[in-house]
Amino acid sequence: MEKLVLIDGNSLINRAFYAMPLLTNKDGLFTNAVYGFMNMFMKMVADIKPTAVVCAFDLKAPTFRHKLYTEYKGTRKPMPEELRPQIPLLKELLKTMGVCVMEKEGSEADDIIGTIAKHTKVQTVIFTGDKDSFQLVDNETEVHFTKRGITDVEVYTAENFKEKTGIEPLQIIDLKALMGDSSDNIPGVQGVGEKTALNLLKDYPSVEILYQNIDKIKGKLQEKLIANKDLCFLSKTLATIDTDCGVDTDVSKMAFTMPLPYSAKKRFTELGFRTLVNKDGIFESENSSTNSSSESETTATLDATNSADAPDEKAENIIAEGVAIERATPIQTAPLKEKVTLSTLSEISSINFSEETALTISEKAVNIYTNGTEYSAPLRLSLLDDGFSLSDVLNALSGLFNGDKAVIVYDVKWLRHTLKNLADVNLTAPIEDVAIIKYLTDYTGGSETLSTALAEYGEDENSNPAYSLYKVYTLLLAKLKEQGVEKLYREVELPLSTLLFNMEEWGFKVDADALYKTGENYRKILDENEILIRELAGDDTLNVNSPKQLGVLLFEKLKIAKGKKTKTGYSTSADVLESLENAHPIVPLILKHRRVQKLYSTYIEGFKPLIDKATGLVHTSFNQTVTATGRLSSKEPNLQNIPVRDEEGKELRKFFVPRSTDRVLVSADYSQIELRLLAAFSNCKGLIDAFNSGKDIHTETASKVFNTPIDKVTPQMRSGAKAVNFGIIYGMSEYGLAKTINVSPADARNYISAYFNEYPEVKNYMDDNVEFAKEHGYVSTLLGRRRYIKELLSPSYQLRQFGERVAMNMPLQGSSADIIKVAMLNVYNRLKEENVDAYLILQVHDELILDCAVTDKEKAKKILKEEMENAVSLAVKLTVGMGEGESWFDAK
DNA sequence: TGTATCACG
DNA sequence: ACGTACGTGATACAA
Repeated sequence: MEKLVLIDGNSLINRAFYAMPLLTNKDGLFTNAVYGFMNMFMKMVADIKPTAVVCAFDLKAPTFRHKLYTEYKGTRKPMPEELRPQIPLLKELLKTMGVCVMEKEGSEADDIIGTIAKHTKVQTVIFTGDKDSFQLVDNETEVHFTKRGITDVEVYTAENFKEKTGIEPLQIIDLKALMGDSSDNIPGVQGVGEKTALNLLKDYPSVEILYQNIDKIKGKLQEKLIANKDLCFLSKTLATIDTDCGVDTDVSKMAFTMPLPYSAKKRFTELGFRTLVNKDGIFESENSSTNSSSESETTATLDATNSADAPDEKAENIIAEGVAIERATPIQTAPLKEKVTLSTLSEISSINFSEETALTISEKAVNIYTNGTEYSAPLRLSLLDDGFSLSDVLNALSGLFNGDKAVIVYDVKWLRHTLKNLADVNLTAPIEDVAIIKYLTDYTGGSETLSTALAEYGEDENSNPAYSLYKVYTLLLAKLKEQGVEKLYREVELPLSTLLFNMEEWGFKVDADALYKTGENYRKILDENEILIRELAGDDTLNVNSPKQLGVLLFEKLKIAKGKKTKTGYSTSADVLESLENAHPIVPLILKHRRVQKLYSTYIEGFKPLIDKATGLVHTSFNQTVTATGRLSSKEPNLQNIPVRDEEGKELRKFFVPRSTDRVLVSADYSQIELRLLAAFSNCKGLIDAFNSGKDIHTETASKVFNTPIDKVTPQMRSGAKAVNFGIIYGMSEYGLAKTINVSPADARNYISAYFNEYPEVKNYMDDNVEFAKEHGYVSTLLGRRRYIKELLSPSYQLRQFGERVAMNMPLQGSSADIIKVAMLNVYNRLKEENVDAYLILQVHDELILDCAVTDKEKAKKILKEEMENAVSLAVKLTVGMGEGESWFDAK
């Protein structure tokens, strides 16, 4: 039986482009979209076994629609540079494969497909990613619509159409006339979306009938429909496929046969489509007819897993494979000579340490690798067990800890705490910290333990952990040198770990009495508020803390709006509730309850168990190896997110005080550090001048972007400019900006283009970062810290976009982290050298806090400011704001 | 354990 | 065609 396949070439190559990772072949040619298309094509051939195939293309951009769209919605995004050259390549390849390629001046691919479909009597399947084609569905014609990726296809037939869409095939035209289609430049009726359009079509089967009955429509909707009547009918014309565009519809000229000619195989090979070439039965062999064997046999197993029906998975497999292979490489070190289980403390004390000793501590044992030998001192798990106490073992190893031979450990800060708590030993020996080295050279994200880190290199913590640690150390040390980050490690990160240990040890004094009192106050407010809310809700079992119950209450029971969002239910986030603040008296109460509940549970109740009863100190724990950018993080408690933006929350800072009454807190923070770095790194004259002349950067930016004299800049303009400045740092999209500052996408776009116009170097800098990342796979900071961005290789468009934003942001956020780390070390050293009675107790990304004797206050402030401002030397001056006071609240 | 929410830079 | 700004940690709820 004859079977005709009609393909919308433009639509599908677009799909393929965004579904496949943006990779080049060996000649540097972009081929991802063609490759994706061919995957789809091969699956189609296997599934449908067509006897005739046409691939139709738009010959020219639909300029008429383009203009119309521009008028109503703004400029369309241009076709990506990387896709443009792939279209002629695809056409050429299709012709080589014997596929009928059709295009016609003045017609779109849709029109060609529609004309053929309506003028032929054979069974027809249309492949497209454009819903316009739904109007062609009839008894002989079905549409295979690519939903997601390129092979996830939904089949629309005459039988299932109504059930799937709720309308008849031809009503697609009316649907688009009403709701429009941004991807196809059809404006529709502004303010009418899919839901409204479908509802209207239920009662009025076409727009003609709808407008005949327009007086039956009520309110705003009627206004919109009347105002947009011309556009609606114009949209209908635009959405209607021309089924008589005059192309040749003789099916015999579209005949398609498998296998494909050998010349096509050659072309596939040249393009590097390895898995496609290796598939059996697709191509003729060189001397025609018989399929030659040996080559395809060797790849048969590969193809079984990498079949063309899952191109997305395949791409991921390749990436995953690459990692696995790299990791599986054996680590080259001297072999382990022997393993010794230690049985007395004097045996431990008498170990002879070589130049490098690796040490691991687990619950079960302390292990030492030195001189080619692994020693193991088993630990007592309970009082009845044999084995040593950790304290005894550590004391017995004092010769190692205060010797002059290198000790290789995992997480030296933890070891310092352990030694301080359990032993009477100072760690003065030279240290190598594998946790930090791994963080710098082979970051895999999140917190890791010794055990998970070793496992990544195929090492087993349970056999010879110290020897394993040593092996991993040698591997990573080589990487450290190779990546040029050894200096960062030795001069910044490693000494910083000692400083962080001291900061944690010193702690931050909390006024526990005041905190408890405020807690009681909050509790009272919460209890009263809860009663009020439950009364208004008419439900005395309502849990105000449950977003789920809240969503049901607001949007189903009280029906105060038709809000919807999130995958699990309604969104009740603050920005949603704020927009409904006046819709019902319960809403402001809920918002208030949320705010107080947050303060109460996180900053009052959460802190209570973390305040040392004897000293009144909280000892946070800084993590030096978790963030992707080089920042620190703080936990248990997190002292880096104490409220400050909200007036009520800010009050909590009054509980954070100096450790005695003769002391003060001194605080210093960098002003606009990331923006200054942006100015310096991009060498942007406008920004550099603005900063170096001490101007208010947001006002200055507003003045330039809105082309307004400085003294005429309104607060609105300044805050718009501020948002753009922030957005730039985050690698924003116009949509993202529009959403955060609540302006139309068109306005956002104008802000951004005005910004880049005014500061063109910034645009170049951002583009360079992305380009560098795509070429090298990573970006880096001022001090050479790297972030590898594997997302840039992802098959998911969304993830690749994320990768680009990361490429733009990380050098700024990361360099800022570099700089404050250098400053911390310099401050610490100066305070010590000059005998100033002041401790560094906290770092909050761009802010440092000292607990300082009142008598030494001025000295400390001077050092803090100097060392922060001069930590590095750049084209832009770094400036620091200072504060002091009897609490953190006052020190701002 | 994952999700939603919200605190910070 | 797709979803939408970077980086963290803590809490409560609901499976």
